[in-house]
Amino acid sequence: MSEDPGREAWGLMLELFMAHHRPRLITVAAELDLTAMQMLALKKLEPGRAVPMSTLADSLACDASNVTGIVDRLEARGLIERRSAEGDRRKKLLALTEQGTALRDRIGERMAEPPPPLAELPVDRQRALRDALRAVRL
Amino acid sequence: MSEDPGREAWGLMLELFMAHHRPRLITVAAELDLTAMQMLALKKLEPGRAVPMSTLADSLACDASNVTGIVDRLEARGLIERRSAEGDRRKKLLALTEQGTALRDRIGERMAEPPPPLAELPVDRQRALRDALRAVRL
DNA sequence: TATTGTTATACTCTATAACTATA
DNA sequence: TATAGTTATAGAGTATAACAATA
Repeated sequence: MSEDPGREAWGLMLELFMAHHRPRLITVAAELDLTAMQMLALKKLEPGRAVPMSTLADSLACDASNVTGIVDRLEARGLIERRSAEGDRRKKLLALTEQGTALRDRIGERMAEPPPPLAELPVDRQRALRDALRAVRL
Repeated sequence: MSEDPGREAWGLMLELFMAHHRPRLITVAAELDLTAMQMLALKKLEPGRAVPMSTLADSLACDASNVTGIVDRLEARGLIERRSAEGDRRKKLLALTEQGTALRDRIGERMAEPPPPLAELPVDRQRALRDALRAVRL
């Protein structure tokens, strides 16, 4: 009731995520024959911006040793490629291939679709929610 | 710009989620020496309400065969227990122990804490967001 | 000496299929 | 026959530690 409104808002968002985000992630991953981590990695890589392995490891919040395997599997499917970095021959840069970029776009489209409870909300309510969220500075 | 407000709202929530929920999940799990799935399983089980393995498998959206191992490990730590179900000797009911209930509460407290971008929002903005989310019927 | 990425190891999660014991 | 849960198996993610190549 007199609960901290920020806490309650976060709690309501978590419920929405648990009920819809996670199940959809599993569904979409299965459809595209990817694992959740592979989808996440594709999402973190941006078209036209090659980044070192270590950067991806940071983005994924996992150890660098894991990235080797994840990248191996994505590269084996032609979705990303390892490139040499000029200036430091230890580094390898990761870049999306054309195919990887296309798949990344499909993932984005599927996951960006608002879940039923949100889609079925009256439009003025949707706008109120959007405006309230726009005030949050990520 | 003239994007569907529901879609934009969902996108903004996803950003917030990716930036804060996942990292915190990893942190809290490490602190409590649990895996993400073990935390999720504890969260799904409610104190005083024993449920069959199959129900937990549904809640976790994973195959029943996985639940055996997850439950094994939680039970070995004394966090949950398997009980026989009356009426059907095939079924086993899962119940939180006292220790499991306490740990589940701690998880809830940690994850329910709103992330900085939300906590730092002016209170009237927090209320607007909360009210907009209350309109969403999960 | 320190850093980047890899390999080796061990554990957990994952689905599929085969199994046990019930129903 | 069908269902609840287990076991076996193989692939993927996970951290730690040890390693090669380079800085």
